[in-house]
Amino acid sequence: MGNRSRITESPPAAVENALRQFGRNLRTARLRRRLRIQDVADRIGASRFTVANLEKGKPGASAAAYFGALWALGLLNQADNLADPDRDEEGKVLESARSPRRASRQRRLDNDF
Amino acid sequence: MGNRSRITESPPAAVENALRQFGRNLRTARLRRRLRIQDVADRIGASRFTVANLEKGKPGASAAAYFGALWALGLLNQADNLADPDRDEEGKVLESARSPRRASRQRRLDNDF
DNA sequence: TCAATATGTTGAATTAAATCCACAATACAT
DNA sequence: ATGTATTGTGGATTTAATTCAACATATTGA
Repeated sequence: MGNRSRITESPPAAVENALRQFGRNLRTARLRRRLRIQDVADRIGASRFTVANLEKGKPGASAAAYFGALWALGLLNQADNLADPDRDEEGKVLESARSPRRASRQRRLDNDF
Repeated sequence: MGNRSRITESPPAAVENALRQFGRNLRTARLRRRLRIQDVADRIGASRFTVANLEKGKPGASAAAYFGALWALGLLNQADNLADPDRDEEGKVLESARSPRRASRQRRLDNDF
């Protein structure tokens, strides 16, 4: 990559923890299925080092690698709900009658974070 | 990166679709909140180009970037269930009484994928 | 116990991910 | 309808993700 972005270089604790937990879960699921790191690596076409990094929750690993690991374990369906608009209750509330295709600065709710 | 892994270079259709849907959902959630791409970028410390790639479901983008976008939208909690062992019913069945810390080749259930 | 093997670790090399820039296109608000 | 702001796109640059090799460690199964 070029300049590593801050989110990848030093993610907020919440993101870091979520990734670590995700990695731990991938390892648990793999071991339950009696698969070696190398087996998962073969299935997704990656090296064992990369899969090992996924299980450590490495922030910089590609999303495709993480999702691929899920797929190799038969768990990809669990990704379907991520940010699912139907489940985004807060988003539904914020949404006005018409949903814009662009966000205009003037109308923005929180300008300053 | 060095040699791009197959999972990132040309993911299986299921993974590609999951990522595209994830990206679309991120965009929907952002627009509902009346945020610009640049706003999300600022929150996670990335460029607007990277966030745009996330919304396209780019496979090679870092997992931290995707999770960071979830975080910036207040949706990171949805990642908690990914590969959650408690919800892995198939894994529970496959697991024997003792859960090994390594996978041995002899005992593996499916050797050949 | 002991052999076999799965996993961890380190360092070096390669290449594409992320950034930036500049301009184009599009949607928005007035 | 017009001006403004958001978003899209392509190319050039930088650097870190990924791979590989070789060895160490740890765990398993017999």
